[in-house]
Amino acid sequence: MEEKIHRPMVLRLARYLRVLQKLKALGFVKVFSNNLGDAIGATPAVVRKDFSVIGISGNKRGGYLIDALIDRLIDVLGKKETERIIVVGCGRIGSALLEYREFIREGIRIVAGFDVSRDRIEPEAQIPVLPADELPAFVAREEIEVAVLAVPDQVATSVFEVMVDAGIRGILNFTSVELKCAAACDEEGCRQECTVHNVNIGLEIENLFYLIRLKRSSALTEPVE
Amino acid sequence: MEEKIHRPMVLRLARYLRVLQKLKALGFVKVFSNNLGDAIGATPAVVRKDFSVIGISGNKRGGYLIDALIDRLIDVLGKKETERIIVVGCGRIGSALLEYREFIREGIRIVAGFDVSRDRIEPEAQIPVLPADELPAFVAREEIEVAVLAVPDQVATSVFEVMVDAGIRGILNFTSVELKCAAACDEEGCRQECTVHNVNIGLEIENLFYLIRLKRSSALTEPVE
DNA sequence: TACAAACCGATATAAAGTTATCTATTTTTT
DNA sequence: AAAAAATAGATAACTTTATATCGGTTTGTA
Repeated sequence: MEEKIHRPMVLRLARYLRVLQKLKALGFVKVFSNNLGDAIGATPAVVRKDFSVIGISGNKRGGYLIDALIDRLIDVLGKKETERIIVVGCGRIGSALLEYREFIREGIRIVAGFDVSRDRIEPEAQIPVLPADELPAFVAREEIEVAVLAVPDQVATSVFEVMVDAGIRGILNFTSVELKCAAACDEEGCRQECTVHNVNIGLEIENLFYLIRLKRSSALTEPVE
Repeated sequence: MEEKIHRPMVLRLARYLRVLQKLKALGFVKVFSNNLGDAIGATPAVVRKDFSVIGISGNKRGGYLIDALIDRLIDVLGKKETERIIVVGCGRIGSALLEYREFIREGIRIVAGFDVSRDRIEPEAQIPVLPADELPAFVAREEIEVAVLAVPDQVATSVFEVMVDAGIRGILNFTSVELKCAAACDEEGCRQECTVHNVNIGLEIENLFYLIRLKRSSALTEPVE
């Protein structure tokens, strides 16, 4: 019973939760490890193991009860109330995120955007865009812990430092700058003040090309299995 | 000498390459495993191991030669010519990507966007936005292999199928729909036709919140180490 | 010239994560 | 009522990835 919840597993748990909520909306009551495995691209064994680690039992023949699963997952993932975030840098990507509707459905709410450029400031908008220098006060007052960083690369590190000083503890980094401690914070044991996750689009695309090439060349060597 | 290049390693190799190109631009000639480890958040030992696997030797006291490293990395990663991609779905996120300048510097070129909505079509733009039904012909003619998918969730699966049929072999998926085979294709041995990488922003943010909570609660139990 | 420090290289060890296998239980069917 | 089928649960083995250690070589310095 003393197994750890490791990072890939947490990601899977979040995925289970989503699928389960959709299934529930469709009127389903029970689900099998098989179904969930399909849905998120894992084997049934992984699903069962994950659930056993977080202390959920299914019925030997009847699968798992969706309601109970959802409750437990929400509990484990700590998703009681909506998660409030800010977007720092309201250029192309930043403003696209401001209008991203899916967040609401996922229990995430962008409470404000920040930018240095005068003509992007809109304090009265539904999601207000505020001057960058108001960020520290805002973060403190509203107790914001997580932010999306979508500024130009040149200013990424300096903005990063301001954010960390202001009290931001988690950042989703859309710049291609490797913010210090980024890699280390991918790991669980990281003691740094601020956890950074990188969304490195260029890197992902490169990687896709690499994998495709790899697959093609191995397809040549091993014709059909 | 017969060690494999595994997935996390490929990601690191791409990061090394970037850092090295920046260092070279700054006029550096040599670099230590130490420096590179710092830059991408890995230990020096990992860096040395990575290089030894791809067959690069440094000088016992003098570190590695940047030029040689860059050449070898480009070779291993297969990044000879610019990588041409398309963007499918030119809504908020899609059009933000169309204008994303960093791609060029990273050797990636968006050659076209595609959308169903009439008023987004701009065949004469610098990066043309074409009607979705022209996608298959375009992909075949231009031999496009990799695409970014940024359509609304509701149509994600159907568009996905069209793309795969058209010959797309790698997809960077910005929808929150788990496209079939998505998880399996994260792995190296995947034999599926199309490799999908998910950029799941909501999931990443959730995960950040989780890690922050985790860190806070473990900070309570283990005061200072 | 000799010694020490810096850094690479390789091997071995360990840790993490996934997959496979086997057993047990419940439901359904005959 | 009994047998078979389906599925959870647990454990063990295996694969992958990272770390740690030790030896060797070069360079710099006394």
